[in-house]
Amino acid sequence: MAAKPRPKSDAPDASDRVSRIREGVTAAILEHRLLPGIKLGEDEIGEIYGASRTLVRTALQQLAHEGIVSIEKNRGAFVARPTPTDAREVFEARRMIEPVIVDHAIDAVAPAWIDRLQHHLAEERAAELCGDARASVRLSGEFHRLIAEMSGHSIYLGFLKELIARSSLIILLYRRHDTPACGTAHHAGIVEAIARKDRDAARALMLSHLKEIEAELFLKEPATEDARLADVLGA
Amino acid sequence: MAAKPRPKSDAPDASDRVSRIREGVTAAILEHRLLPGIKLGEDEIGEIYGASRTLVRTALQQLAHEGIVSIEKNRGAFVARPTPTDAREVFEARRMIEPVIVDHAIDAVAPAWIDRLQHHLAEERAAELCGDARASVRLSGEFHRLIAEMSGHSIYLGFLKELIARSSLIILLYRRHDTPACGTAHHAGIVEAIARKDRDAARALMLSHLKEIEAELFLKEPATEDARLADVLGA
DNA sequence: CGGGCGCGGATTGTATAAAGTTTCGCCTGT
DNA sequence: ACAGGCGAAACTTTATACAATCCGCGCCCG
Repeated sequence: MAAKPRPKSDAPDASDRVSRIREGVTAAILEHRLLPGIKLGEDEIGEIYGASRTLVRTALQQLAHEGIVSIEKNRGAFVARPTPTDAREVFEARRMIEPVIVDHAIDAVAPAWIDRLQHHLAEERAAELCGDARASVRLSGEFHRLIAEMSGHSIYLGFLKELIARSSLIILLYRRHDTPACGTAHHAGIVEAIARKDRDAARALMLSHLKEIEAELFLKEPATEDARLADVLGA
Repeated sequence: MAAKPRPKSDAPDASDRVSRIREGVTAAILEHRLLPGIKLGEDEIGEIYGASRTLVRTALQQLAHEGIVSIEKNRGAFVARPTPTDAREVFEARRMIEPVIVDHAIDAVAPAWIDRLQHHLAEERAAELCGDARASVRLSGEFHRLIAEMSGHSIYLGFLKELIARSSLIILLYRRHDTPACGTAHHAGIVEAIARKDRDAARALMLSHLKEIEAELFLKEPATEDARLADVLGA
């Protein structure tokens, strides 16, 4: 009877339905299939996943806690719309935390991990070659998450998952028009530095990578005029 | 008008009942009135706060996401029992994030904030004088949260709230027996450095303060034998 | 003709009831 | 006497029903 796989805190593969809903919606947001401001009706999602509103509500609350869904009382759930201030805070936090994560990842370097990273890079290149923008965006985020998993720090991993999800929305909202998908080359360099166990180089590459992403953003106030009105009248 | 409390995501005063439940349970855990491992039955809590299980469940899920409550499938919710590994990760994260927070707090220094910090120090001293251990523990955590609020970074604030809550459990589980309540003097020094806008001193004091707290911990495997059994057999 | 006001539809928030699972106690068999 | 299994109780989980709230629209009044 001890041979039962115990789902200690939260199952990673998510055999239960609420996790499937959460991951489905998360993937849709990260792939830019759901745009900021879109209403996420409970019945709507529940019908898609064949679940009752109770489970949908649970998933939506978790996503709200992660910051990619905004729940307004008696109004419903919407895909979050990060402000430029949020964007600056998110990227500042990433610039702080990710070099540290890379440093820890080097402590855990092993052939299996390097293989996984290389495999991921191959996927990224394939998506970029096919011009699959959605897959590119998703894989770019997953690269950073992979390194956080490699570091073995569950706290950092949890924080970074939040930051990555928010970053995806931020990039969608504030990216300059013509920026090419630039990340893959940087990612390859970071993997190489990790494989060489070159701590200083890995940290520096990660930092410059993040700075470059942020530099591509144009952080003006939101284009929607209602938000400006709220800002003016809100005081 | 710059001090406008925006009811964006979660109301601070919590007019709704679920927040009241969440904050009540959080306070009980932070004050060491609820010990790790204690079962948090839904009926039980619901009866205390005069709310239905639906609301209690919502609050419990939020606390689980914050890491101070552990929900086991088909078993119920329990006060979390951080492992020594968790403890090390939490304090490492605090050593990383809190000096940065202090640095940002100095950017926002203003007489009103200094007053608030001084007032808080007075409360801490009063609690320490009265020998009120519970209030001391709670106020010690609130001091750090106050500085995070002062910094104005909502991301850092959210992360630190999680870390503080977990720290409270960790200190309860792993603190050496005879350690006196040492924090107040350190806190006063940090406030003074902030008031002087001495960035280097403030950062250094915060870092040494955290290191000292961590040094007082004895991070062996949990004392309770059932947990040791679970650890031995769980791998 | 424009603006305030009240009503209807829809959606969320809450509570309660049914269903599934685990755990504990008891009973029987050896 | 002890080990093992059966059964009932308690709990969580899930689903559904009810109540409260908000948005949009038409109507009446100025």
